[in-house]
Amino acid sequence: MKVRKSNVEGVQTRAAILDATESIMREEGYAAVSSRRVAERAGLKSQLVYYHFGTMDELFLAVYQRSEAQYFEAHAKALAAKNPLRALWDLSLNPRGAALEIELLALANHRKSISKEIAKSTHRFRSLQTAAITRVLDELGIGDERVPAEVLALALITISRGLVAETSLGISIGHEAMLAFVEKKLKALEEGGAAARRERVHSAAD
Amino acid sequence: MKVRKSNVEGVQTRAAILDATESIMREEGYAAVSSRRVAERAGLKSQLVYYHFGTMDELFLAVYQRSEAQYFEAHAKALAAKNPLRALWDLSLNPRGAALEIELLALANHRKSISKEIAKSTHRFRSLQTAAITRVLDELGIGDERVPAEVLALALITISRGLVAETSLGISIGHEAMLAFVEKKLKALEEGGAAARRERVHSAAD
DNA sequence: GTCTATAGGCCGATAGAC
DNA sequence: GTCTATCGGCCTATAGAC
Repeated sequence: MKVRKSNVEGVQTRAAILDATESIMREEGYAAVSSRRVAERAGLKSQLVYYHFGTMDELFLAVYQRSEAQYFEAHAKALAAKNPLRALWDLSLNPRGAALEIELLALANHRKSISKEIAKSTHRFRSLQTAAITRVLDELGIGDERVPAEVLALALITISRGLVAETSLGISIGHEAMLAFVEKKLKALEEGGAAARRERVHSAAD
Repeated sequence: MKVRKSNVEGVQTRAAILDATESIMREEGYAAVSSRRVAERAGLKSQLVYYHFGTMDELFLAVYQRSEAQYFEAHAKALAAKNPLRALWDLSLNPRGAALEIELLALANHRKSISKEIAKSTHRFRSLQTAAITRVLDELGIGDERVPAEVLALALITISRGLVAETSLGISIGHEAMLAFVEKKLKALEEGGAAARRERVHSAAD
C-alpha cells in the first residue's frame, strides 16, 4: 500500500514535470527550460527534476518520447481513415504540436540522443505512410509509376511542415494556392477512387 | 586619419564578432551563444559585443541580416540561370547554410525582431521565385494552369528544405526516390523547352 | 574603440535529513 | 519521494578609465 501510493505520486510528479517542460518549450523555446523554471511552473522543487530525470538532457529526451507516443496514435488513426492521404495531409497541417516539434528539431541538431530517436521514429512513420499510400494507389488501380508512394509521402510531409512553420512566422505567400492545389489533387484521387470502385462492381456483375 | 583607422578597426571587430557567433550557432546552437564565448572565439573582450551590438538579441538579428544579404546574391544568380528551376532546386539542396538557417528559424519562434525580418525577406524571395518560374513556364508555352508558378516555388522550397533538415538528422528514407523524381520532372521541362524553341523557330521560318 | 572592474542574477548538480 | 542547504560556475549588462 505504501509502495503503491509512492509510485502513484511519482508518476504524477513525472507527468507534471513533463507538462511544465513542454509548455515552456512551446512558449519560450528549449533554451528557456531550466530545472528551476520547470519546478516553479509545476509547483514543486527543482531538485525533483534531477531525482526523476537525472539530467536536463534526459528530461528533453523524455519529452520527445512522450510526444512521439501521442503522435503515433493520431498518425495510425489517420492512415486507417477512408482517405489516408487527406487524413495525413490534415494531420500534418494541424499546428497543435508544431511549436514543440520545431523546438525538439532544433534541439536534435546538437544532442545526438534526440536526433537518434527522431531518426528512428521518422523511419518508422515514413514506412507506415508509404505502405498506406501504396495500398490506396493499388485500390485506385493507379500503381505508382507516375508518382511513387514514397515520393508522395515525403512531399506531403515536407510541404505541410513547411506551411505550418511559415505560418507560425507570419508568412502566408503562396499558401492559399498550395492548399487549393492539393485539395484539387485529393479530390481528383477520390473521384478516381469512386470510378475505380464502380468499375470493379461492374466487372463483378459481368 | 584617426577616425578612418578607428572605423576600419570597428568594422573588422564587428565582422569578427559576427563570424564567431555564426560558428558557435552552427556547431552548438543559438543557446550556446554568450558574449563571453563569442569574445573568446573572436579573441577579444566580451564587453565589445555590447559596445558594437547593444544586446545579444541585436547580435542575433545582425547575424541574420548579414547571412540573408549573402544568400540574396546566390539566389539572384540562380534565378538568372539558364534553368532557374534546376538552379533554385540545387541551391536549396545545398546544406552550406542549412545549420545556421535552422538555428535562426528556431530563434525566430521566440524573438519577434527576427521573425519579422524573416517574414519580410521570405516574401521578397518568394515573389522573385514566382516571377522567374512564371517566365520559364511562359517560355515553354506551358502556362501555369496545371501547376501554378506560386505552387511550384513553394513546393520546391519546402521539399528541398525538408530533405536538407532530415539529412542533417541522419534521415534518408525516400530521399533517393524524391531526387530521382524531381530530376525526371526537371529533365522533362528542359526537353519541353527545347521542343518549344524548335517550334518557335519553325513558325518564324514559315 | 577598447580596457578593467563589478553588480546582480540564474544555472546544473549534489549531499544529506526526513 | 521530497525536502533544505549549498557549491562552483557562467550569464547579461553597465560604469568609468584610457
